[in-house]
Amino acid sequence: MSISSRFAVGIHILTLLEVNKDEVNSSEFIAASVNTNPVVIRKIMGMLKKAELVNVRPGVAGAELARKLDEITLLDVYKAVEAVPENELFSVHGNPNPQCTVGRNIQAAVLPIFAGAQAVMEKALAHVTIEDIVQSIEEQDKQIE
Amino acid sequence: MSISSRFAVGIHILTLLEVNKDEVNSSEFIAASVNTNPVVIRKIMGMLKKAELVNVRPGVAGAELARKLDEITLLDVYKAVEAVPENELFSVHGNPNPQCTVGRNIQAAVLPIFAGAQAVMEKALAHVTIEDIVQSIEEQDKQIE
DNA sequence: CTACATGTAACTAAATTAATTACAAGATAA
DNA sequence: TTATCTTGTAATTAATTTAGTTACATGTAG
Repeated sequence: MSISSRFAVGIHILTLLEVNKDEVNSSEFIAASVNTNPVVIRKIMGMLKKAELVNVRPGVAGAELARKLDEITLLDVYKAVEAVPENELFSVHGNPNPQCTVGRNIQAAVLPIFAGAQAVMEKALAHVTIEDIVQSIEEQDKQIE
Repeated sequence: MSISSRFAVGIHILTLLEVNKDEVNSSEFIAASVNTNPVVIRKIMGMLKKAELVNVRPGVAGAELARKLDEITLLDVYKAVEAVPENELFSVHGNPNPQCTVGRNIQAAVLPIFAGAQAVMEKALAHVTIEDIVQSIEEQDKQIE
């Protein structure tokens, strides 16, 4: 299956908090930009808050980034919103037959390869920050007219 | 969500076809090694066949590899079993608000990054062949005793 | 023809996702 | 304090996917 769109929405939210930092970023306002329900935003925001990427307070309208733009990587967001369960990008079938050569060794053979593939993917995400996204978006928007 | 375990099972199957190549590899036999239902194996086998990785014939017991060991990469298997839908590892929320700077640019900003992360992951899989897995398994099995 | 294997359709239970309703609890201004 | 708005969160829903299972049609070989 695909990685949850919570990841893309999380990036959207953080980017919006910066681009729209002079206004009040309520969950309703953000939901209008993402085009979803405010509760969905609040749920994701809760995860971003738990990861200390944003500041939100109960009862107080609006949220802010909790770190500098260039200190939030896409990997931070990816982990924060649990884009993938228990850090396992690949799933492996359980209980292969231990009486079979392949069965009793397949997991040990495959796990390090999966871990490696996951690692290079995560490293790619770690090299991009919200600042990069903000720049990219402002650059693109100029050219739209 | 995690990538379907069909991927790990597909690797298991192909490896078993090699390690057990002197015997008849029926779906029932393979299912016993994977520890699942023979129909699950036949379904995955159908996908591997469509990708021309194995030879199977209706009514005839047993399957064989359709290529040399070192000409089947894990990426081939990954694609064959559709470990991920429509080649999209990451999903992106649809219809963000075009009246918002972030809304109308977020997809264009995020897609190339997602594509890059997916590409490096797939490249890691492309560097490993079934031959590597077979070797790794036989190596490990010696040390079990 | 018989016996057995593959190919497939159909159904199931479980898990996850995203959306939604409803409401409790916190904060602020009048 | 009260009224109002917001966040936090529980509960429900429909849709999708997964892995497993039953049932059976089709193909092959002896």
